[in-house]
This record gives sequence, structure tokens and C-alpha cells, in this order.
Amino acid sequence: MTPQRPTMNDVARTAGVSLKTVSRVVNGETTVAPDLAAKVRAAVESLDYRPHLGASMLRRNDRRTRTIGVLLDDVSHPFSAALHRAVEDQARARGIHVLTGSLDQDPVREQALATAFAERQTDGLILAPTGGDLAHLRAHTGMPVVFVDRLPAGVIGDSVVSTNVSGAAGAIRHLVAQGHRRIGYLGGRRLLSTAEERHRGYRRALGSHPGPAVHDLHDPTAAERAAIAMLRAPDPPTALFTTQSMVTIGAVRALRRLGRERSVALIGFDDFPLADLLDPPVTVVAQDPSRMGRTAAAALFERIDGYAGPPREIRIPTTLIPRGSGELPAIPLAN
Amino acid sequence: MTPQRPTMNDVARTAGVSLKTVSRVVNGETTVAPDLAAKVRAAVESLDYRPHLGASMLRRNDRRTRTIGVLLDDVSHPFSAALHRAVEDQARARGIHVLTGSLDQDPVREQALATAFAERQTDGLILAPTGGDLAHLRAHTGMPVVFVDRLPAGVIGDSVVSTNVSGAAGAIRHLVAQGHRRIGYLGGRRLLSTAEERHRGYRRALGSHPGPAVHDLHDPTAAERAAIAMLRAPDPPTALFTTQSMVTIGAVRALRRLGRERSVALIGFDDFPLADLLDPPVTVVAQDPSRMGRTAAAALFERIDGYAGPPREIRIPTTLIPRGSGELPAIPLAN
DNA sequence: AAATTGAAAGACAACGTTGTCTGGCAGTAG
DNA sequence: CTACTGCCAGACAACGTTGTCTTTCAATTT
Repeated sequence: MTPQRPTMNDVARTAGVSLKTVSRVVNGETTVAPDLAAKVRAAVESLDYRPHLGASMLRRNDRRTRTIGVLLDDVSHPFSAALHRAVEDQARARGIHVLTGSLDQDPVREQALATAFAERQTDGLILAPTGGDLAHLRAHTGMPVVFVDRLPAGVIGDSVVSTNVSGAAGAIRHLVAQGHRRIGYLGGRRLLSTAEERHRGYRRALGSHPGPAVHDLHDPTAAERAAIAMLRAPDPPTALFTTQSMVTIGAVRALRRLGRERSVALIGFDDFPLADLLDPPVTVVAQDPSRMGRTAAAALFERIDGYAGPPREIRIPTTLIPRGSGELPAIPLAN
Repeated sequence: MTPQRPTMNDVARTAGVSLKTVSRVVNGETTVAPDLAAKVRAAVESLDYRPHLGASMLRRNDRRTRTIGVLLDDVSHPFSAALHRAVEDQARARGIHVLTGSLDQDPVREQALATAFAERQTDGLILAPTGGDLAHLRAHTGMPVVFVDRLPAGVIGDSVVSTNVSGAAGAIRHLVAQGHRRIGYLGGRRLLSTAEERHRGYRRALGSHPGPAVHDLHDPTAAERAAIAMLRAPDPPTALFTTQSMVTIGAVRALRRLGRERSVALIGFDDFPLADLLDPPVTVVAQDPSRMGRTAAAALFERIDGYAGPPREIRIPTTLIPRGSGELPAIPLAN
């Protein structure tokens, strides 16, 4: 009843040759007489035959599915999306396909998807770790994993991350150079290496005079609330440093709401689209998600190709892009 | 030398049972004595055995890979990314995985990836067609395809698209209500049904007095150039209508560059992040990419589950979001 | 003309798993 | 004590393909 896909056997029957000869033609082997090959190709054409990659890969000697998995926080977040795209481009250049998944910082989903991809025999995995236990990855023998954006918690494996400490410290020094002494910190989940490292850079640059800090912010709404509270508190900061773009956007909204966008300086970690069109334009420490994706893909392909050296920690440099919000001078305290 | 993955046979050997019994335990069949099942589970544990999904699906009666393909313009574009994310969420709820690809409007890549996914036996495909020939899709017998964002060129299949004509017409009527009579059109590739339909809505609302129009714009840079040229030409429009977010952003830059952002009205088709934080905030005809993705996934799953009704064309409504740029009044011509 | 070589095409097994069928064995009924 | 009924576990084939081995047959050499 249901129209079945034609198999090599069907092709062989209509071409009047043996199954194996069809296999040879399909795989481009040269040991087939031209007239037979032509008959086979005609049969393939007329039946709309497509090889069954699963069956082929089951039997082949090199057990490769030519598929990798990419597990990121949220494929609709600009940073993840740019990274994903870069990985995809590298993969396409090698004829490799990409399975994706968004983790939403959920370790349970992380483990479930990593295991599912392993069962599907993906050749490798690029993972932005959630901070959960990664021991389960050790089990998937032979599936190389490259970590991106965040360092893995205690698991060996290549990782590709931004220069978080120096990038954050550079931002703070930039603010200090404009005369700021009291700089507020609005950061993400401390559990993650990114937040931790950016906070470290902040503290390092400020020495023994850190400003007010709020941690574990994630969405713009919470960040907006936190920024408003911080700016309304006694002895408010004259500048803000935010550690990721969603928090930066929340801070921009907060400054607007308070009418302080031209009096309180702001530098955000991670660039975002249209940051240059806001008023004032937002100074950022730009990451390079495309390069991170390219680099992670390159590292993964090396591992897939058999490279077995020790785990590498690759740092992708960040760039301070002064646009205006980070160049506002410190205003002497009114009181 | 290389550590091989354990197979069911290995598990059977270490558990001291037959291969088939392992299969039964792994598949949760209840006809296994508790003590044997326990021994099998212990062996699975100790060997870190994972079933080989490819082999299993080869033999199984229901030939499902529990994988779908999603082919969009560019997974890093906010619209595609939001749609992708929505599809992924629906898929995850059904335990289905997602292969992705960015087409960059390239029909060659479209055909190559669609064919590759078919060879991988994906259970279905969600496709934003590039405008190229889609005849090759008819060949992949039994792989349902749902089109999103754009209507397919002459191929039967479900499609999920925005209410482009009425959305565009509504935007133009909104501008006309502010007194605008001369409204410039900056549009995307005419070949695509989206651009064609939005242009149709524009013409319908303007009747016999259309304004200047530029087509086939794609990136913000080209759009910026085109907008500048249009505004510098004789008898310039007092308002602009742009048909997609990249073009809208180019128009915003052009207006800024000319210092006309408060004197020339602007409505863009398709919302984009931070549109509300620009100055003036950008009025848009918002699409609902998440809903499009959800709807497309639902339609695809229905097809996968065997629904065989006639092709459906599902329209997702758009919403005019007045933010400021579209409410600027028409300024009487200076000369 | 017989023997040797080589190329091409087919037969067969195997990849890791599941569907089907059969055999063994305990428990129950006659 | 025999015959039947279930139930559980294993044997075997099969999924669609490729690796390996064998066969066929024509062309070449002696």
C-alpha cells in the first residue's frame, strides 16, 4: 500500500544486473563496463533510487555518519546563532551535517541530548556546557567533544572560549580612565566559567575598591530591575559593567527609564546587533562568535581525524569597541 | 587498537545470555525473568553499552529515524533563528531531533541538502524555499515537506506563511492616515513570494499612485544606499516602507545619515530586537516566527503520522506595532 | 592450440539490531 | 502417567548496503 523506497535490489532487477554491480556504480567504482553502468544509471533515474545512508554506514569500514552535534544555550540567541552558523559553514565545507539542540542551561537536557546524539553515532559534539555534571560524556567512547563559550567542569576536552578576564579588566580600566571609581557589576550565573572569569577581570582591575555587584542575572527584565535598584540605592555607581548582552539590554532599558543614559556610563560584555544605533551607542567588549565556531569546528575535525594530543584551551581575543556609552565621564557626586 | 563500541553481542557474552535476550531487556519487553534482566542491565552498565540507532532503525518495522530536517535562509538571522527554535521545541516534545542547514538563497544548496537529508532518512523536512526548482522534492517518496515563510513554486505541500498582503496594505494605510501620499518601497528579491505579496499589498493600498520602488535588496548596506538615493532624488517620498528587517535596518541608517529620521516616516515589515529602543522607535508589521515554527512543526508531524489530506496553506497573522517612526506626519513639500 | 593472465561481474557473508519461529520446561488437567 | 497449555529463552533470518572471494570469459602469451 505505502510506496516503499526502492532498494539496490530493485535497481538491480530493473537494470538486469547483480546488486553488487549497482553498488559499484553508485559508489563510483571504475570496474564496471560502460554499457552496464549506463543501464544501472538509467534504472536509478527511473526508480528515483536514493542510497540508504544508514545501511551503508553500518557496513562500511570507516564508521562515519558525517554528522556532528551542536548543543548551545539557545539557538535563537544572537551569540549562539552566530556560533552555530559558523560551525555549520565549516561543516558544510567538509560535507558534514549538523544536529542542533538548545539546552536553556538545563543539565538534564544536556545529558539527554548528548546521549541521544551518541546513540545516533554522531562523529563528534560541540557543546556549550550548562555547568552540570559531565561525567556521562566520558562514556561515549570515541566521540570527541569540543567545548565552546564556557570551560567544562572537570572534564578533559578541547575548549574554545573568549579572553574573559582580560576583556573584562580592559573594560573596567577603560571606565577608570574616564574617571569612574564606583562601577556597578551586573553579571550572569556565577556557576558558569564565563561569569566567574568576567567577574575576576572586574575585581582584578578595580583592586580593593569593588563597586556594588548583582549576580545570576539572565533575562533583560531581571537585569533591568537589578540595574534600577542599584542606581537608586545610596552611593550609586557612576558606571555599569554588564557581562552578557541580555543583561546589557536590560541595563540600557533601566538607564532610559531613569533618564540616566547620558550620565551613567555603560560597557557591556558581548556585542549585539544595533548596539551602534542606540542613543548613546553602546560600548562593548565584543566577542567573536563566528571565529569561536570556526575554531571549535576545526578543533573537532582534527579530533575526528584522529588527533590525540592533550586537551587544548583555545582563547579567542575580545575587542573593546568604544561607541559612546562607555566614554561618558564620571559625574562628581551631587550630594 | 581503537576502542570499539560494545555491541549487544558483547553484552550478551558478559551477561551469559543470548543476544536476543539483551535486545528484549534494552527494549523494555516484559517477557524476561527478573534475574536475567538484572544480569543484562549490569552488563550494559559495566560495558557502557549504547544501542546503535542506525542498525536498530534498519531492522525495525516502523522505519522512523525520529529526525527531521530544517532548512532556512540563515540560522543566524533573527527571524530564521526564532523559527528554528520554535521547531526545535516542538520536536523535543516528541523526542525528535533536528538537522539544520542555512541556504543563503542558493537553490543548488537547497537541492543538495534536501537530497542529503532524504538519504539520511529524515522523517520530514521544513523548508524555506529559495525560489529555485523544487521538482527534486517529488522524488523523495514518503518524506513529507512543509514550507515556511515563502510559498513553494508550483510544488504541492503544506505551507505556513505570514499574511503578507494584508500586513503590507495595513502598514501603507497607516501611513496614508498620517497624511502620507508619496511612500517609497524598498523590497527584497521579487522572485520570492514574500516580496511579491508585500509589494502587492503596497500597491493595493496605494491604488493608482504608487511611490518610488527599489527591489531585490538583501543586506543593510545595499538597502542603505538605495534609501539614500531615493531620498535624494527629485520628488522624494515622505515615508518609507521596507519589506524585511535587514532592509529596515539599512533604511534606519540611511535616515540617520541624512538627519531625516524625525521627518521621514518608516514602517518595516518584520520586527527585530531593539526596534523599540531606537530613536525614533521603529514601527513594524510584526511577524510571529515562533508561531510559524510551531505551526509548521505541527503540520509536519501530522503528515508524518499519516495525514494525507490536500496541501494546506496556513496564514499566520501579522500585527502592526506603532512605535513612533510610522506615526511621523507627512511634512508638506518644501519647494 | 593450450596455457596464462587480467578484468569484470556475481555469490556470499557481514555490519548491529529486531521480527518470527521453535524448543524446553514447568505447571495443570485428564 | 500422559497430554496439554503457557511462558520464557534462544536460533535464525532479515533490514540495505559493502568487503571479500570466486567465477566467467576474453585477450594475450607460449
